[in-house]
This record gives sequence, structure tokens and C-alpha cells, in this order.
Amino acid sequence: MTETRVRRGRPGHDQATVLRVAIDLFIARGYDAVSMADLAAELGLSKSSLYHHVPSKERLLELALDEALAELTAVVDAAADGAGPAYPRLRRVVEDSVRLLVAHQPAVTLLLRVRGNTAVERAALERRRRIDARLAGLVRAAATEGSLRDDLDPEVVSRLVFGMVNSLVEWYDAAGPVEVGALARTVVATALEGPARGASPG
Amino acid sequence: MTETRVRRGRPGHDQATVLRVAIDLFIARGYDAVSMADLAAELGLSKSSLYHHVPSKERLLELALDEALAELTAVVDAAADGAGPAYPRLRRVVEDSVRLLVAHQPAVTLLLRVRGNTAVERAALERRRRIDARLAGLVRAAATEGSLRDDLDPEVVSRLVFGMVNSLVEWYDAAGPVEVGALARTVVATALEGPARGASPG
DNA sequence: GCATTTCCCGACCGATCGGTCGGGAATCAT
DNA sequence: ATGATTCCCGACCGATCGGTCGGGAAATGC
Repeated sequence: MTETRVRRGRPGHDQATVLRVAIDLFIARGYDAVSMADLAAELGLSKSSLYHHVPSKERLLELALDEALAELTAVVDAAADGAGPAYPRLRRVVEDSVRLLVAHQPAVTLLLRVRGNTAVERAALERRRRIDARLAGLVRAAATEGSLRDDLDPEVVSRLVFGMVNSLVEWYDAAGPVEVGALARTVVATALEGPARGASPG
Repeated sequence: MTETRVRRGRPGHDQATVLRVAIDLFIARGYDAVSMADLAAELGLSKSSLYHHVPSKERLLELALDEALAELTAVVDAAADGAGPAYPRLRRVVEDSVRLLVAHQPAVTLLLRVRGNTAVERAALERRRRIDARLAGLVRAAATEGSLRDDLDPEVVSRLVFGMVNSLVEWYDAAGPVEVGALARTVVATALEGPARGASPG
């Protein structure tokens, strides 16, 4: 998969490592609050050396957002527009989203914090908007086939369900006590069936 | 309630207006991305005049965070530590949180985006952490009294439920088609009873 | 050995940042 | 009118920002 090329010349850092450290810093302090000098210091090199590996600060952001968007698109492609009853597909999308979010937590976290200040950010927001629209379509389909309570607006439910999923980035720690599998199961149960015992509308 | 003092001297802007415009800008572009010159331009005065109304940029952030935290604390005080069964109190806290979030959406949005870069931000994060802990206690009480499914970790459920509530700030528009009352009802139903019809665990 | 490639650095650039300063203009109470 | 109060402004400050530049050091292939 990942081709390990023979590296010539003086050994040193590589772009992938720079990107990973950059994303972590962006998440910890916020994109704007992290200077290229900060990032260079964290990597243990000078700012000018850093620019040998990366063309600009914004490019780092773009690479991270691309990663998150590619993964999200794959998950939605795999289930949102498929055949068969919508509700099981919705369950699966929610579960897959949780696993994806954990596997690519740094990149996804960054994506969810984009505000649209630059062209790069606006493009990412637009791609995300399209993904959200497809997810909403799946929730609508589940409502139409009668799998959801008919006293709730499917558009709002969709925002809430995936808002819950996305909120994971704010607290979940893959190294913590909660396993990914248990987390995914709990999210599906909470977001769709509800945590209350003997749930009754009204 | 709000005492309308007689204003002497040359008329002009007041701090409350400055704060409101500042919060809106901070939300739209992010705190770091908004310069005091931007804010001054938005208000129609010079940067130096702006500093007549406000001592620093950080003070603006602090005022906004204080507003959000005061409201959140009031809601939690009103129900989280009260007497009686926990589940109805949990329902009420969720509903009140939604209404609070809509009523103070700008300030709450700002609070939810704080990263802890400065002392002011860290203090706000700490206050918020305490509020979250009390909410988790309420969910735990509901689980202990048997109101919640016992196959789900109450700590995780608490994070998820209030993560869903907090995600409202990312999309809800009070001027849009969804009324606050309908929204609050939908959130309670979705977060606690679940949107699925005939919810069944497993 | 030596050219090539890769990586690193200190010094520097124009722009912008949050914030200050001294003074001028409008409005108040008297 | 006049003095106090309130508000406004242009000019300026040191610090920091993202990014550039020319050149030196370490590894590779020959």
C-alpha cells in the first residue's frame, strides 16, 4: 500500500510527520493560534526548514481537511445511497461514522471546526454540506418507510443524530477506558433507540 | 431590571452594543481571526475609539463567556440537584438547556469553542467542566433509579445527550422555520426516548 | 574523491496584530 | 458662555505573523 521509497540525500523529517504534528497542534490551540514558528519548534527544527517540507500553512490545513472529507465521503457512499430498507442503513452509517471519527479523530476534529475564512475552508464546508445533505436524505427515507416516529421532523432529527456523533471529537480519547466498539454501540443505541428504558413518546 | 441611566456628554456607542457585535464577529470568523480593527470597522468607528468602550480584546471574550456560564449554571442549579425522581429532572434540564442555548446562542457558541489558550479561557473551561460533571451526576442518578437502559454507560450517555444539545449552536437559526418549542420537544424526544419507532434494545 | 540530492539554518521582509497617546469635537449641567 | 464629561480620531509602538533568501552540512551514487 504505502510504498517505502529509498530516501537519498540527508535524512530528516518528512511531510507526513509534519502534517500529523501540525494537526495535533491545530486541535490543541486552534489553527489561527498556532504559528509556523510554534510548529517548527514542536518538530525540533527552524521555521525556514519547515518550509522545505510544506509550501504554506494553509496547505497543511487543506491536506488535513482532504483526509477527513475523503473518509466521510467513503462512509456515506458505502451506505447512504444503497438499496434495501433505510433504517438498517442509517444504523450502519451512524456506527461507521463513529468508527471513522475515532480512526481519523484529528483530521475530523479540524474539519468540524472550520469557519470558512478562506477559499480552502469554504471549499471544505461546501463538501461537508453535501455529505450532510445525503445523510439527511437517509434519515428522511427512514421516516418515509415508517421506521421513525412521525411526530418528529426528520431534518431536525438528522442534525441532532449526527450532531451527537460529531460531538465525540470534543471528549473521546481512544486511549481511555471506553472501547471503540462499546462506544459505537452506545451511540447507535442512544441516538436512535434512546437511552431511556421503555421509551414512550410524549 | 436594567436601569436606564441618563447619559451625559457626547452620545455614541455603548459597551453592550460593542459586546454584541463582537460576539457575532467572533462566531462568524473565530475569535483569533477577528482583529480589533475589524470590530471597529463593523461598528463604524476607529480602533482607538473602540478602546474607549472596552479595555481589551480578551475582556470582550471574558464578558461573553461569563454570560453563557451564568445562564448554564442557573439552569443546572434549577434542576440538577433538586429532589424527586431524577429522570423527570433530566428531561427538564435537557429542555431548559435547549431554550437557554437558543436564548443566548451567541455567548454559548463562543463558550463551546474555547480551547484554553489563555487564563480567561482556562477559567471558563474549568467552570464548564464542573457544570458537565453535575449533569453527568444527574444522568447517573437516572440510571441508578432504573429509568435508563442498564446496558449503556451513564457517563457516555451524558456526554452524548449534552453533546447533541450543544451541537445545536452549529446550525440552529432562531429566525428559521423551526420554533424553539418544537425544537426543545424534538431534542428531548430524540436524545432520551430515541427517534426510532418501537425502540428496542439490541 | 566528487557531484548530486536532501535537509537544515540565521537573517531578513512587508504586513498585521493588540494596544497607547495626545488632542479635538460634541453634548451635558450650570 | 463655560467647564466637565463623554466620545471620537490619526499617528504611532513593539511584537509577531506567514513567508523568503542564500548558503552551509550531511547523506547518497559514482
